[in-house]
Amino acid sequence: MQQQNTPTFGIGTLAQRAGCQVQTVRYYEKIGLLPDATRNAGNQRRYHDATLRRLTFIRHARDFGFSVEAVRELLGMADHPDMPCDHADAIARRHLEEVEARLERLGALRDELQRMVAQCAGGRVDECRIVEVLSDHDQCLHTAAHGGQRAIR
Amino acid sequence: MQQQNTPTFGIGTLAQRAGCQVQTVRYYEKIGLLPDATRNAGNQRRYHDATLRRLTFIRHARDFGFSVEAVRELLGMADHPDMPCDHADAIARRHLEEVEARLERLGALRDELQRMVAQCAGGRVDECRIVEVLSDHDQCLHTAAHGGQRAIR
DNA sequence: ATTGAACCTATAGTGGCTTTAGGTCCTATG
DNA sequence: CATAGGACCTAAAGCCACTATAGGTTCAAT
Repeated sequence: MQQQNTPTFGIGTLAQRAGCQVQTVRYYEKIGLLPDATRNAGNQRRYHDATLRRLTFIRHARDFGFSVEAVRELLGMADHPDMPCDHADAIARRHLEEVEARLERLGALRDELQRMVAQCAGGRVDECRIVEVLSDHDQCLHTAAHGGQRAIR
Repeated sequence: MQQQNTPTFGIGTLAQRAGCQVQTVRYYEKIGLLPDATRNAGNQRRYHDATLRRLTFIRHARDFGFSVEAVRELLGMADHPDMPCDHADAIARRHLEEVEARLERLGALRDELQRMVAQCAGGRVDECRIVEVLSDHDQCLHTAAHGGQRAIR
């Protein structure tokens, strides 16, 4: 290991270089995405570039919308370059499918909202199309599976 | 009030008719979206149709993706039919804008994921396009505003 | 009288952080 | 060398909108 020789830096610098917050770094350490940092004499965390690369990987994966658990698996794979990448592929494909499903529901929601907003004439509440649609039993969204899982994401 | 004369029913029936869970009803009561229910001799909640209508309104608004706070405002307006509906309109328009913004980011994310997945040849991890994209500093998403708010929704 | 479903309250857990409170350490200046 | 103030430390609570769990009470049918 030549890590002993590389320059080290504090958590603030690390966070800034990775484009995230200091508390987030500590959080990732706590949940085990980042290894327990070495400390200086005053108990402050010291990092080298290897950790910056790992944190950058994490942030990229999170930017792509992968869950922390998926990131954990992807990191595990990145740590073993000689293994086959089927599983990374499967994780990415599944995530893509989820994103596509969300896109579809969100698109339908946009259409409904557009219709709703377009029909509001701007008068009194009791003539308001928005309040009316929300009140009406039979004006259900086809996107909303009643009794299934809720919340469009 | 003819509420004294209308038949009443329990929380299970209410939840079932509104298509939500019993705990959710109690939660809405606790946060003040639903009024404190009247109780029978054995301390169990008794409801009439007015509450069912209110709960249905809430569930519809939530299905449309309005936040609980937005629902609270919309309910307040629905309670005053003689007031102008500008504010309901504004809330709906703003929500529509947010949905459109999310759609855009999610669409860009789908494109990136599709590219990523398409380029994975299925070999070893160190040749894997997925791991590579996540590792690479310069392969940033244009959708991800580093330093801004995170998480694509 | 008994059974079992439906109800009750209070509390904790979800995800992925962010915020707060109350302290300690480091570094630059006087 | 003292001091100021910024960066760092931990632990715990807060966010959203519920959902789940534990441990008890009430209701309706037999």
